[in-house]
Amino acid sequence: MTSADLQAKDRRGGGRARGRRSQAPIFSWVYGPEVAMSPGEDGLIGIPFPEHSNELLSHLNDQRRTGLLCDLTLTSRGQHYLTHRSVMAAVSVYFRGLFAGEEGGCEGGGGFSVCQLDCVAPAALKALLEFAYTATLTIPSSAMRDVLRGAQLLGIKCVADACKDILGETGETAEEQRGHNAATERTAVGGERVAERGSRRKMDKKKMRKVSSHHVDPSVFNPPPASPASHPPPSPESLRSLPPTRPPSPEQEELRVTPHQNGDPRGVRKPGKRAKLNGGLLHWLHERPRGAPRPPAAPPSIDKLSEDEDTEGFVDDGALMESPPVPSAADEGGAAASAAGGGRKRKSQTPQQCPVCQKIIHGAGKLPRHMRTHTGEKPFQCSACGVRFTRNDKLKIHMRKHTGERPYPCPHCPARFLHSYDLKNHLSLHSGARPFECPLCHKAFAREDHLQRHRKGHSCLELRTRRPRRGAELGEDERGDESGREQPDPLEASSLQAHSSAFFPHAALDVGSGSRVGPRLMFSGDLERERSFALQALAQLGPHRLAGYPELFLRDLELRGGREEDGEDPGGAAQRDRWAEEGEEEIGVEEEE
DNA sequence: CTGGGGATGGGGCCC
DNA sequence: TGGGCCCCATCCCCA
Repeated sequence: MTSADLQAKDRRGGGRARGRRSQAPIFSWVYGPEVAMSPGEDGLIGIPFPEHSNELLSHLNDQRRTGLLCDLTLTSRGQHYLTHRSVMAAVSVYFRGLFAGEEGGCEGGGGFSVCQLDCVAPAALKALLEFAYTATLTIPSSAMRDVLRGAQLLGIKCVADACKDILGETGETAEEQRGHNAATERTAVGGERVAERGSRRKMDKKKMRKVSSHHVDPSVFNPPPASPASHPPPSPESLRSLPPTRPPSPEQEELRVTPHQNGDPRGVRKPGKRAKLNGGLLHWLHERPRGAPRPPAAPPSIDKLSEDEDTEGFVDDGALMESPPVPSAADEGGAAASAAGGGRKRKSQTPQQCPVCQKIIHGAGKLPRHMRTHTGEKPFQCSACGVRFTRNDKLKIHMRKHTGERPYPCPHCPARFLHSYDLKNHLSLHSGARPFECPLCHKAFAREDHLQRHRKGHSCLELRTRRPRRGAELGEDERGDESGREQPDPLEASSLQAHSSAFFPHAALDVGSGSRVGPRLMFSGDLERERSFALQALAQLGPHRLAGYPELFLRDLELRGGREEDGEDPGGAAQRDRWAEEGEEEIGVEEEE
């Protein structure tokens, strides 16, 4: 699901938990044993604090204004600006390298320092500082170029990109081209200068993860040499050399996250805004020069995750933004790798990236269709009732209501349906099959979405915090209860299992994909190792992921929902595979080895 | 809270 | 490359 969905759903006035989660700048969470669980058990409770990030930034800004705890002074042409080294290191590649170098790359400290930045205009420096603390860049348009230059010098890429967008620079100058080679970092474009974007639901989860789940590794960049307390202004050349001069590896690309975003997925949305501001997303795409240089193909060793990431356009965000929707080299590399490895089938259609939501749209000709979800354009109008649709095929289906055509008759009853999937749902009623069972209360449903809805209720969700029986956490799975239903307390066991596996979706899947031995407990073998691994995985989860923990929990519940127990797969292997993919991607840790 | 119908958007396949 | 058609997942709405 994408922000397109978010917008579309918002237009419909709907609301979705995932979307709400996505739009919230959620930063904090609480690791659970101390919170709600007794130590040594399955106490992993994620408690999101959506306002934390905003408050944190606000407080930091207050401190900056009052000079509290400021340990860095930036000067420019006689102007002095107090700030915090940590903040500047977080927002600026230059400062990050600077401080990392002088501190030996590890511990903090370093004392108070003054950094002279005469190469950055005072107004621009002030604006950049404001940006660092407010995520909003407020500048007069006349100062745009100064800010652009300052952002480039300091390695605040999202601001630089946003300024370039605003200035309408379709391409980089020759000088910039030299500095930013084809592999110039484009992970997140846009910055925060424009007003806060409207809430977007169901953002591209993969993209969000990629943006937020990685911390910038200073080693990725070539940090400028450490310097004493008074730092010389960074030379443009040295700063331009910050990006690697060789094409970055996918891993490096992933690490090239705009520092300030720090997990806030909003950052990646800006290019779309820009595109919108420029009026006409498609036009925006088309005005891009064709054949823009692309990064070399990703190493064929990239795993499925990497391939997905490439395909999803994260690595190539910028490239796609800067170039027409041509197949990215990474895509092709991924496809080639996939083909070579006998893996996933190569997509028959060229993926294109939506400049608004960054989502990769698979299938030639599908991007215009997708774009209408952003523009709200509904060019297909019902001649009978005037209702408009974004898609012709939807209009055709709609027309069935007027013609009375119901092309999907139930073979068992007189019922006929407009949609094939309605018939599918209906047929499950005839069969009486209720393959979707709640693992907590064991209530069965004929439809998966009904099960999902059921689980979103409180009745089952609240059970997740129940403590498992002593011994259930370690021994049950070794006891090898093959039936899976004969466990002493299936409720608790499944709760524990689901709970723990929320952090190990793929591990949970492995259980199912391997030997179907019924529910197993996550922390069965090496509890500490598993727990440690969970923490590592969580550390790689972005704030939004943490915030999304309840849904992870729920989703994993669904994964397990009684399916593995009886050996059938009513939800379909595809669904499980999809979840498996998401699980792997969400965790971002390869556990197979 | 659940059952059922309908709506919406994305992906695959094909022309 | 664009578009039609279909399927799917997911959501919303209503009874």
